[in-house]
Amino acid sequence: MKITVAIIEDELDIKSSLEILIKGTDTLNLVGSYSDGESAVLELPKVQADVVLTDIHLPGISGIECIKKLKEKCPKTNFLISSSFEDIDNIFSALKAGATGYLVKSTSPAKLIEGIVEVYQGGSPMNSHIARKVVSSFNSSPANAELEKLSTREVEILEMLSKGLRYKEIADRIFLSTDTVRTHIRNIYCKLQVNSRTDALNKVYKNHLS
Amino acid sequence: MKITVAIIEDELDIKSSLEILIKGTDTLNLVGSYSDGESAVLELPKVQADVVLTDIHLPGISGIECIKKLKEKCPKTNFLISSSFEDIDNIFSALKAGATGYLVKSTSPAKLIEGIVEVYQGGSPMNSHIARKVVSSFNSSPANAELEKLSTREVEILEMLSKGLRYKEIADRIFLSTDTVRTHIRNIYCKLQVNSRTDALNKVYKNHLS
DNA sequence: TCCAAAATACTACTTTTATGCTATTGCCTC
DNA sequence: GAGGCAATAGCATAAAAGTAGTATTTTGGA
Repeated sequence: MKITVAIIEDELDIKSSLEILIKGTDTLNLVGSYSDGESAVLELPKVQADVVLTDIHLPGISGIECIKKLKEKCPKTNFLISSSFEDIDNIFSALKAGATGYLVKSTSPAKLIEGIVEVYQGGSPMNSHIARKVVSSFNSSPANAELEKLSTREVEILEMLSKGLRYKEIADRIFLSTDTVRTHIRNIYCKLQVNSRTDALNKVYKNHLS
Repeated sequence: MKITVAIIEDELDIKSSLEILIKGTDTLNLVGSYSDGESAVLELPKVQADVVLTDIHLPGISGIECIKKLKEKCPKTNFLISSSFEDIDNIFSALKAGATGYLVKSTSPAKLIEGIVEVYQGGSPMNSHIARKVVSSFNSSPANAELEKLSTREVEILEMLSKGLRYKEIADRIFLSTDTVRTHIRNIYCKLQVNSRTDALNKVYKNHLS
């Protein structure tokens, strides 16, 4: 059984070379080809391709928006990004939206085919540079740099703040007066240069899902 | 210049085959070999290896603890996990601790060497199965289930809440009255069954860094 | 031993949030 | 065209959070 593939690509010359490449590959079956997100969103649910290869920058809605919209209607489809850029924001947004692989446009035709097969087989094709960025997001330590400014007690309290506990609840848990908790929090905010719980948490618990 | 490598591995037969493998590879230079975390933590800062290959399950402190302790003292070292298991918790803990690659024990010697070189060159070696798990963590959608309860406007406002904006600021941005924003937020809290901003965010933006 | 930072605690006040209740408009569906 | 939901908006009140200033005790390091 061939892997059914669809592409979304607005640059027509790239689009046609992709078409030729996929059509010319035995194991793949091109079942759709769109030059904008809107038509892809309309047509792809009927097609239910195994793999959709999409550009990020499209004329109307972006490839990322496109994936978001299609994810529900095509739960079995693997979305693969093909982008000119390796910037971290695009990568994360794409993965968050539901893409499972991220190829750069300069990828060779052979590697591209390999990527399509790999994503179909449950992998996550991406070059090592991108993989490192993804992995680094797990221990992104600008956050740690902020945390180091705080004392042990302050970190402890900040953790409780992150759980949504109120001052009184925090005070009860660590057997302090509410006023002391208040003081600690004031100092935390001062050190982090913020002035609300949410800002403090955003500053320290930087994460790629925000 | 050879890549300097150290290993931490408690099973002696595996340890010695790794030693032989690395010593027998031209491009690699074995500069340390330890059978427990404690001695590795003591010795490795002196060695400053380019790559450290470590088991997760060690007699005393775990490989993960080991990485945490070493990260500060060996900022340039790339830590590579070699584990028998592919379970998601181990993978995430390892990456959070500062590992940049994750190999399974069944990896062939050739692939292992490749992994060492790859991590040294800025990549993140891991098999496609593991890569998919890592990528999936970005769009882990228990959160989405919560988000689907909310209307478009509510999601929009929730996003602004997550940025730490105040009611007034939100109102100004989307040209509504503060009272309307207030109403929307009340409805959001009701639908999510929470009663504070932080709780709402924790419920929706579940993430692996928390 | 003395200093600095951390941890504790209080008073007083302002701003922001959260909750409860109500109401109008528009849109979609049955 | 009746009912429901989304979006809009208001009023009132209570609770929580944030700001400001001050002060004592403990503790770890120079």
